[in-house]
Amino acid sequence: MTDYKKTIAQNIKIDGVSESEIYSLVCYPTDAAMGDYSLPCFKFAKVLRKSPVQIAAELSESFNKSNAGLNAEAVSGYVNFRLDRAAFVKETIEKCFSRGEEFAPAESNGKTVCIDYSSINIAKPFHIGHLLTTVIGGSLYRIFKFLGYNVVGINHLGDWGTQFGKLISAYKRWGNDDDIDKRGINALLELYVKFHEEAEKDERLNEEGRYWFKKIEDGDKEALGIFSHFKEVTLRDVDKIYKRLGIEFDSYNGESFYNDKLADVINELEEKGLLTESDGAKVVNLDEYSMPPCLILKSDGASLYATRDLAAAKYRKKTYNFDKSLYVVAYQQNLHFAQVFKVLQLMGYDWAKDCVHVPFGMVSLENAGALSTRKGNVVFLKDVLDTAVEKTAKIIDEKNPTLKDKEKTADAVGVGAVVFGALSTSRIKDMVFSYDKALNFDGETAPYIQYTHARCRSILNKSSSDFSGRTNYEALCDDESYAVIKLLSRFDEIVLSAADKYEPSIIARYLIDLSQSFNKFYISHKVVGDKARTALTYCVKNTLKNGLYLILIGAPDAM
RNA sequence: GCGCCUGUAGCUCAGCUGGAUAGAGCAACGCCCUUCUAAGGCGUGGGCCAGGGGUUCGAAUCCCUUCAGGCGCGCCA
Repeated sequence: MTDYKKTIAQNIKIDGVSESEIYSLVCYPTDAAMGDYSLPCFKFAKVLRKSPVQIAAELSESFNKSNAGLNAEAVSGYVNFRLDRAAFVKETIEKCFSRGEEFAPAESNGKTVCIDYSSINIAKPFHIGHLLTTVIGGSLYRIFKFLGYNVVGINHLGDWGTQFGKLISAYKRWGNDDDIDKRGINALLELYVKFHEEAEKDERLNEEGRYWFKKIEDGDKEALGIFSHFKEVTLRDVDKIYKRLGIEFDSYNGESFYNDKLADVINELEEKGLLTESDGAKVVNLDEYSMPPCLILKSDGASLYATRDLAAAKYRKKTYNFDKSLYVVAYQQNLHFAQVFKVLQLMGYDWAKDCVHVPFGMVSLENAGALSTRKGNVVFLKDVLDTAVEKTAKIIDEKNPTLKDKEKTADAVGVGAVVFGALSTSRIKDMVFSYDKALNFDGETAPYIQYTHARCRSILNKSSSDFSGRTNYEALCDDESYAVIKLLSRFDEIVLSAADKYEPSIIARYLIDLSQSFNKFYISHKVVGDKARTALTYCVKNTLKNGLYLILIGAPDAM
């Protein structure tokens, strides 16, 4: 696509103002009726010692003599620019055609990005508290792939800690393999809960838990065997959720994976003179950077969270040689990551600057507040998805009982609504989960976008398939059509911005805007029988489908 | 106490590298299916952009400050 801001900047000459300054001042008018681009002239008033109104008038006059392909008009201190609509329509439609119908990532840019997301705990069911990290990470995964990156999705499993000793202890006492095979995580969770109940009455249980965890630490065959079985059971269960959400990973190396890599990190910190002793623990002092010290070793010599993350960061750099390493983890851990990245920098790793914490807000329940598995204060994602799909199936039965692929469609729409709810607002906002909101299918929702997509599809089914040839694009120069064209032309820039800010919601907002814009066009123009409008509909359909893909949402052909 | 984040319509949010009259959706009310999917479209009402200072030709946007809420601040992860 032509960069028209650049065209404008190149053809506006003001003494004492550089082209790049002008370029950065060019903006989009608030009201499309005023034009496609705008240049406010107030800043130039001082340099030129003239009124902005006069400057705008002079600039637009000289600009129009330059034959730059845009028309300039001075309006109260602004120069408003209008594109040649037909030319811009042609350019945009052709660009959309070249992008093709199916999702196609850009050619490899040779860069690698690691994304750490979802990072579930063993033996804990997947609840809505895991939804944000999972879908934000999963969406970034697709976005970076689309932009030509080599992407490494990492599920940094929570598979280390005394709780797993307790779980084994519970399993040895009350466990039943058939039951675990049949009911998966739920059976494990029950064992864990029962252990805590019993441990209240009998302190010896905790001791037994520690004993089994020690066995895991020492690499005891039986303990590891049981534990790796728990891992399998957990992943098998959680995989069902990942499949429904379209989430994938390239690595499941979690906390336990780094056990044998911690000593190196500690030695290195020691050698580099970063480790100091404090109240019996070993820490890296960060006073100079106005942060509390980063704890590396407990007074009993055991490693900590930060130790593992240092080892993991080094391992990822060594293994994948990333250009960027993202951590999609809730904002509670802002300080933790700031400390870890600072320590990496102090260790002399210049790639510490490529490590980025991508924080997101807290999820709580409407009437119950913070989530807690142990208190039973949870909503399982499976239940949410099932409920959403059921509701969708009912709506389909009402509105479109003869629909083919009812189940698949209900699935895409129901799951899509839930995912969209998590991805449509800025990551940093806290989220209060309620079934009412999650199951809302009207207005700014995934079903709205999906519906618009299906509507496009339906129109295309009724149209001649020959719309790609020579077309008279004049038919798309009216305001409603042109508004759609303008949005279509911005797709690439939107995806880039979403990647740049690690913010899938930018794509979600865009798809809403595009859908609204198309629906307005649809209401006021008959498409079938008109080549140019059919072409536009085809472009919108593809863009919606590709955009939805980037935020993990399916696009059924009919609904 | 210190640090970070958030505060925009009754509710959920866009807009935040300063630009024209602050935009959507939900909820409420009133319209539009004898043209292609009404899970749609149109209209009405609804705002001291948390408060106060400042910088600027111009501030929801930048700076200072107050208030409210959330999160974090040493042996959990």
